Amino acid sequence: MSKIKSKEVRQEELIAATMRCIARVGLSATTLQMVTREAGLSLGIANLHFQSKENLLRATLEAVMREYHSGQFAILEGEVSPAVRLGRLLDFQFSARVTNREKMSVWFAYYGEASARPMYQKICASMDRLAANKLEQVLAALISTGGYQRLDARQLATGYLAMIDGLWLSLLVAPRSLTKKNAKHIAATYLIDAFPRHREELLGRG
Amino acid sequence: MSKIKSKEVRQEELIAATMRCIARVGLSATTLQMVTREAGLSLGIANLHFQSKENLLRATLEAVMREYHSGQFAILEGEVSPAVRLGRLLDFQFSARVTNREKMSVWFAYYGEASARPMYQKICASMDRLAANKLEQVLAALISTGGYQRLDARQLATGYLAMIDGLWLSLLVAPRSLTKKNAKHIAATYLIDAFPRHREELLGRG
Amino acid sequence: MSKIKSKEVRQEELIAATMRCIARVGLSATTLQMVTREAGLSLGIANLHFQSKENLLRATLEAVMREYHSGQFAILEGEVSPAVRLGRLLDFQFSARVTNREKMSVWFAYYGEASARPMYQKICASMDRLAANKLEQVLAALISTGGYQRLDARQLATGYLAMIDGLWLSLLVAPRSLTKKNAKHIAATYLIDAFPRHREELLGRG
Amino acid sequence: MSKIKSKEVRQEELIAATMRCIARVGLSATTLQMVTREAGLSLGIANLHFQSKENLLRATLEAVMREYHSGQFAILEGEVSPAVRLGRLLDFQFSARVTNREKMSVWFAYYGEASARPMYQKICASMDRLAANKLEQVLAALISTGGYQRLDARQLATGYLAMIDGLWLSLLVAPRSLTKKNAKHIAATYLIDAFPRHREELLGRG
DNA sequence: CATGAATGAGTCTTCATTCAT
DNA sequence: AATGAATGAAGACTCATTCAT
Repeated sequence: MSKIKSKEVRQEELIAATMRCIARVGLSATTLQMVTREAGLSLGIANLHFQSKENLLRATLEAVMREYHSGQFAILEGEVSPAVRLGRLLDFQFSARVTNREKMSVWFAYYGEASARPMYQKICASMDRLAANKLEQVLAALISTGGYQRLDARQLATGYLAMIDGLWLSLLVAPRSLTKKNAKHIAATYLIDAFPRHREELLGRG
Repeated sequence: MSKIKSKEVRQEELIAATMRCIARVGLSATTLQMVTREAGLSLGIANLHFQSKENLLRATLEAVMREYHSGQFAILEGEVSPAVRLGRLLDFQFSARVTNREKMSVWFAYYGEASARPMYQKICASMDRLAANKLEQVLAALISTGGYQRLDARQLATGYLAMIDGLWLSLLVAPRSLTKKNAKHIAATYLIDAFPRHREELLGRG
Repeated sequence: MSKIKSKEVRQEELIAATMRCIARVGLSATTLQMVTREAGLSLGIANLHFQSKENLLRATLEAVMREYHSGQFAILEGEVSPAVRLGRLLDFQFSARVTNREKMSVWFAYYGEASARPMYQKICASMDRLAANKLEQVLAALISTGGYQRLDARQLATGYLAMIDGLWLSLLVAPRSLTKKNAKHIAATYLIDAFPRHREELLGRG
Repeated sequence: MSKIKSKEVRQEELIAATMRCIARVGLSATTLQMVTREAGLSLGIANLHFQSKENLLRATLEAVMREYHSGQFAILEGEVSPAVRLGRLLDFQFSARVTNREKMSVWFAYYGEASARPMYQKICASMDRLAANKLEQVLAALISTGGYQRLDARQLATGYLAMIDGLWLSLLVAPRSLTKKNAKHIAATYLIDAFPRHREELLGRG
């Protein structure tokens, strides 16, 4: 039927199919039959490669988190100035690649189950912490180099990330009440209010 | 076994039990057996009063949303000044009554499934919109009476509510990284930065 | 709610409701809830008067059988000549009172279950035998008084009753392929072929 | 446990088991547990092959009807004379293969539910009509070639098939009151009375 | 490695029966 | 005598997992 492929390729195919299923029908309604059919593979292959459904779901969560956070990291560790990096983060966070129904569905599907599943909570929490730390460093750099000493980098990072999460949730649950552009503007305003002298760089016009 | 009670009482008991189960094991792992046992009732009673599990879950979502939003409404429609109302909203949103593991678990469990279940999405979106509108009115009042004309009430409301959601999510998923006090401070800062001349009222010291 | 009535009246109401339910949804889909609602009574009353559902169904079967066979008996024991009695039996068997969807549905619903339920089989068999015996007597009278000595009353009775059952089944299952009038004509022909000299009486024109 | 077999074989095994269960306990008391246990298979296999119990029951009805009617067709389309074909039909209809408790139980179990289940009614009615048409053709041939012009092929076919159904019902419900031999004799008499000059052929002695 | 038929524990749902009112 | 809320056994159906091919 389908050619024999390397372990890694098969696993990625299954993870991608899992994401599409979760986005389409939700985490709780996603079955292995559905996932393997979506991947164009046989029913037994999921257990062959992941031993259990739970393992596949965990791997999918890790992949989703890693994909997002690796993009975020690449930007925050860029060679340009902190303010420009923040502006690019904003672009990234509201780009079509990140802010689409599928990605956000998967994202919140896992968060919704996280409180009852220690494993999910652990993965989400640990990855989020890394991201928050990195953002905090960039904010701290901007604070010290830009003369915003009265600001608290940690709180700013926490508040900013919380707002991003909240805006995504709104975009997902009530897409008619909020446009992506508007959401981005609101997040941008939060940063600009904090760093008014870097307005142009934050807006990507620097 | 258990005495006969009125329909309303039984339904409330079942909804309360459902909330506890969702908080404990998650929405997808919540079974009718579990719910009815938690309520100290027989297995068949859930279908007797709600016809189907889906109905019970919907009723539970509505109850959760209604409980929160009615508290929010009572505050936002209070007799005191807009700024004081906002301060009290803040208190409410980070009170033990609202910001506890159980309530937040239920909250995000439903949001996590909402994208795949039109019914949930509809309930969440409609209730959230009402809350956002009310908040917007209060913000507009403060803007006009307080001389903050350059601010946009709608965007402020959206940004504020998004941040609250995001902070709750952080409190739920990574309680060790963020204290309630800290979360409240971050949200308060968002409002104070917008309405600096009403700092004391927003902090409840007016 | 509903007035207290004598035991007999209640039982008859319940039996009548049971018949309507069986005709509408079939024997296997008939529930006590449905029956009692159809009777405009409370759920518990069926068990109060009949102790169990099985009892109610048995009583209903007996009532159905009795109603039909009592009509048949009255005709077969009439004061008129045997041939006229047979003609009247024919009229009765294809009258609207007997040959209607409801009655026939109930009739065959029980026969369908009879082979697996000794109780039903017993009731049907015993009542049918009584009817067959009575019919046989009338046929025997006609045979001896009419000069048809080569005929066998028992076989004629069995054949005739079998044909009636078969025609009813056709009328029930394929009403479009067979009209009542046609069915009656076929049954009449069977008798007339046996007793050609009593044609007019059998046709009710004697 | 049990070896893997082709879809067709499994489906036939399940249908055969269903027939045995219906014959033993009736249609309404037949459960999937019972059927699969009877087939020596696991509980889940019924839904695996038939998707639902309803589908399995429908397939069983179709199989029962097809088996009987294909036998009937083979005889009625035979190469021998019409009268001989009729005689063989009679043999077939009262052969052990057809007139046994199991087959007849299943037969009438479905007819008993047919009035309330459009699906059953449709299957029974359509197959029965085909059989009736075929029989009518053979009778018409005998009428025209045998010089019985005063007879009506259609009415004869309807009457004959009705009598067969009725005799089967008697054999099923009251086996002590009627022997197979007797029943067959009654049906044969019906045909012989119609076609007296073909007596020997109808009796299979031609 | 890969397949998909087979399994059976677990779930929702129905409904006869009970019993407090 | 009558009611209908409550019970829980039993049924249909789902689906993760196993394993013969």
